[in-house]
Amino acid sequence: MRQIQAGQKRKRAGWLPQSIRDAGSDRTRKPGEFLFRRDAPTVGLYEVVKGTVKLVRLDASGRETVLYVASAGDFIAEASLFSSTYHCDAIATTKTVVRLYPKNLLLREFERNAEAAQAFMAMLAEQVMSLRTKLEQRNIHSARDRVRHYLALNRDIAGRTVTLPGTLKDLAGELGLTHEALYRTLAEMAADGEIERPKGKIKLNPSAL
Amino acid sequence: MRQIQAGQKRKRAGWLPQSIRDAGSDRTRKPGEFLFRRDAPTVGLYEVVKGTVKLVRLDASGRETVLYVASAGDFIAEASLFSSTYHCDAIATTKTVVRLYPKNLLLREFERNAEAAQAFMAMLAEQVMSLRTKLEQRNIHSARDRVRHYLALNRDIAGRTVTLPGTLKDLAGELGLTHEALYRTLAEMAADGEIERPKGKIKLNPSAL
DNA sequence: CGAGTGATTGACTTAGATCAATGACCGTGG
DNA sequence: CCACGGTCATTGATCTAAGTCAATCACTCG
Repeated sequence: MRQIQAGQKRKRAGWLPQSIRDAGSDRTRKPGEFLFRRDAPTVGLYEVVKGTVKLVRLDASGRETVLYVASAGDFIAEASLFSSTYHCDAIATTKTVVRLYPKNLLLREFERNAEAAQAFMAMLAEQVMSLRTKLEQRNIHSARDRVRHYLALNRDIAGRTVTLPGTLKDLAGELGLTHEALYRTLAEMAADGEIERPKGKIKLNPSAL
Repeated sequence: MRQIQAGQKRKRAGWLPQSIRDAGSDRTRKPGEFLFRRDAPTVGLYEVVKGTVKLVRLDASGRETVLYVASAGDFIAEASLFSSTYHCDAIATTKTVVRLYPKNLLLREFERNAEAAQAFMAMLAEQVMSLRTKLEQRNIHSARDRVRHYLALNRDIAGRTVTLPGTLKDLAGELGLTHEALYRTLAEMAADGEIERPKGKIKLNPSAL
């Protein structure tokens, strides 16, 4: 549990100025309750503090299409800052705490504080990068290659060790695999000597070229 | 071919001020040539005008990990604006034309022109959204549901028709399916009456709830 | 007219999803 | 302090949808 927290904490960091961070206000939602609705006027940017929120779009017949499932540490509705209404619904799927950063406050800050603006841009740009990379990873069909891709991108400076951020189950989700598939793949890679698996880590074996 | 062009043109639009757009300079690269290298000082933001560029990271043993493959209309190295060096290599994979927007010019513009800064943020925020949605889509395992997800998100206002942006083959790539799988899935959906397929379009059949 | 590409369909194979069972571990409450 | 419920980790068996290989037809372009 602590490990997951740690992993999530590092998800996005302190890009917003303290003044704004302080201005955020927490809200609680029970499963099924809305954070905001499509076409409603935008009030600001949300950070998920605890729980999960799904962003969905409803079609005429009431069918919902999930755009994104946000969990602790994620920001949602960044784009709402530049739009007058929300373009999808946000619904809590668990007991959830979110923090709301008022839109006008943020925009005003960006206008007079170029540094804050840049920090925001940088954060977004990094997210774009990271998302593109994840998407790239999903183009890899073989489970083993997908794991390799992940390991290659997440090893430490020495390039030999990857520290697992949370449970393997979570990792499986992140990789778009079932946990069984991941367990098996790791077991095979270890059997082949491609990796070693000390507790909480994965060590890459250089011999596997 | 024109259809592909059209699809790509609309990928990202005119978020940057004319002054900057004019300041962009075109460069040509042959397959295998570098646009920039990791750890080299950042000079600016690139727009792929023609061809494709892969962003890769090399590990100690020379193995390359693909982070992203950019094609016409894509911007690359947005994050480089806020970093002093590139964090990966960019290599042309075909005969490629890119347009370079100098970093200092952009940053200066953002500093004095809050509107331009906001436009950039908005563009990034939209990209984040769109990428998240694509990633969400890749979590859907069934080809049919993946197609449904795509159709639901890309139908016109009336909600009954989706205009295909390019070839079905391209769409297959976008959906992370082989073209055969896509053809078959569409054929089945048509056979089941879930969709109709006039030339260049797909019509959703409301009866399929 | 022939080359190149997209669209389509068939046959076959397989990797990964699914269903299931088990052992290890952990925190909790009696 | 220990038994119990919950979750993670792991492995087995089975199934199936999607990938792979391959062939055909339609179109377009020079």
